[in-house]
Amino acid sequence: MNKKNISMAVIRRLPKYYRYINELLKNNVDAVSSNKLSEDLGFTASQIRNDFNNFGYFGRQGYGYNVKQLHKEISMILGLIKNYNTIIIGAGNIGQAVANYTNFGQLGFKLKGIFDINPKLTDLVINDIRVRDIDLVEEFICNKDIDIAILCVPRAVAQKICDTLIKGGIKGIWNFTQVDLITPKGVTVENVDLSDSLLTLSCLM
Amino acid sequence: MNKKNISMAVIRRLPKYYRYINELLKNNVDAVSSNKLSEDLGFTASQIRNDFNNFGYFGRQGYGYNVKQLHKEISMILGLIKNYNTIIIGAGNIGQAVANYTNFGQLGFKLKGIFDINPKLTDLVINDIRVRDIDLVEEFICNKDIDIAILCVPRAVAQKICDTLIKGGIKGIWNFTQVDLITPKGVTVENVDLSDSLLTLSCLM
DNA sequence: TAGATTGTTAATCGATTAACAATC
DNA sequence: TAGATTGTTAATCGATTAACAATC
Repeated sequence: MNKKNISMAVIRRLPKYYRYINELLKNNVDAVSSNKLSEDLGFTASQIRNDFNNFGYFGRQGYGYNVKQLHKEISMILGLIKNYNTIIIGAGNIGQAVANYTNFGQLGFKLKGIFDINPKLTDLVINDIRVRDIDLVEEFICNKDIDIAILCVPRAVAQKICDTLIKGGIKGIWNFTQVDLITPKGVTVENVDLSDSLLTLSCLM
Repeated sequence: MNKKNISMAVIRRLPKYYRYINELLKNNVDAVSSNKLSEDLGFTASQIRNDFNNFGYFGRQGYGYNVKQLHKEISMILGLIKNYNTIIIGAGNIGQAVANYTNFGQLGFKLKGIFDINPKLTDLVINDIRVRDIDLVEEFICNKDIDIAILCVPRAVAQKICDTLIKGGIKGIWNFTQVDLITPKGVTVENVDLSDSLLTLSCLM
């Protein structure tokens, strides 16, 4: 269970595994083979076995993988055994959409606050949370033990606000802006690049 | 300029090139070298030259790449030399966020309609477009020459609506649902998987 | 011309696949 | 035991990097 350095290629597949195993768990399935997983997920059975062996040995020959155990292992590697306190920065369209997305709460990402520069928005209530002034964010992160900031602000202010978040002690940034944020070690950034995705679509068409 | 089969790895880098070259163009920069690109984009110069050579020879030794030409070539490969007519299916949070995102229009993706099942929403106007009843979508795609549908509906109805869109003659689907859509050849699907991205973040933290 | 930088090939690295002995 | 399926190694495939002759 002492996980080796897991490659990015594997990490990008983990959420797919997770979602599928989750379904199996709900349906009270006991075990699943790499072959069955291969059929349903579209990765090769060989790759799946290799992936799983990256983070431990819990298959049984002639039986497959125990669903409960698999679920536990993958949850662990994905970091889903704990809850994360999150805040949204920017109460515009994307910020509001994310705020209203209930799915994330189920996965353990708990929305604790929403912040915006625009003083007109600071009385808005989204998903039971009142929008706060951005000036309060640094203290909030510190006091409320916030792990992840979801950054949905205009490009122009992205890096400046990012710096503030880091001063507050944020550990992860889910970045919906198109800016390549500069962050110190220990702060993880995951970019959601909608334009990139749309351009890929038109390229493939 | 007869482009070879461009690998997925290259395609995923194209939007980054595009965005950067776009900036250079705006700033009236004449030429750029693979070295300069390497510094600013973080890919190796070698990789950049290889990437560009995938789709034509337009560099000049001792000078670099002509920005205008580069922009034209990349636009062509990304399919940005034409406009795309798009519709949004599902006027919930994500649908509305995408509808209000002006960036896409600038890239040539023209929003022509918004559709929803919920009859209560069919009087809503988003970004100057009135939400229509989903029953009208098949005819709309056909009559208005719609290329791309942006799918923002609940999981449960995703495949069913996808089938309708295909009957209408849609060619590309930008899929915000978490469903692996089944589509015939000739219909391109690009998935935006927000949960996957969020899980990757917590995994890396 | 001299300097810069490409185009291109060969070397390296990493990820995927195939194969099969081990074993439940 | 016989059948199924893993764990694991070796082979293959593809992508990245290094190097340098060609040439603007």
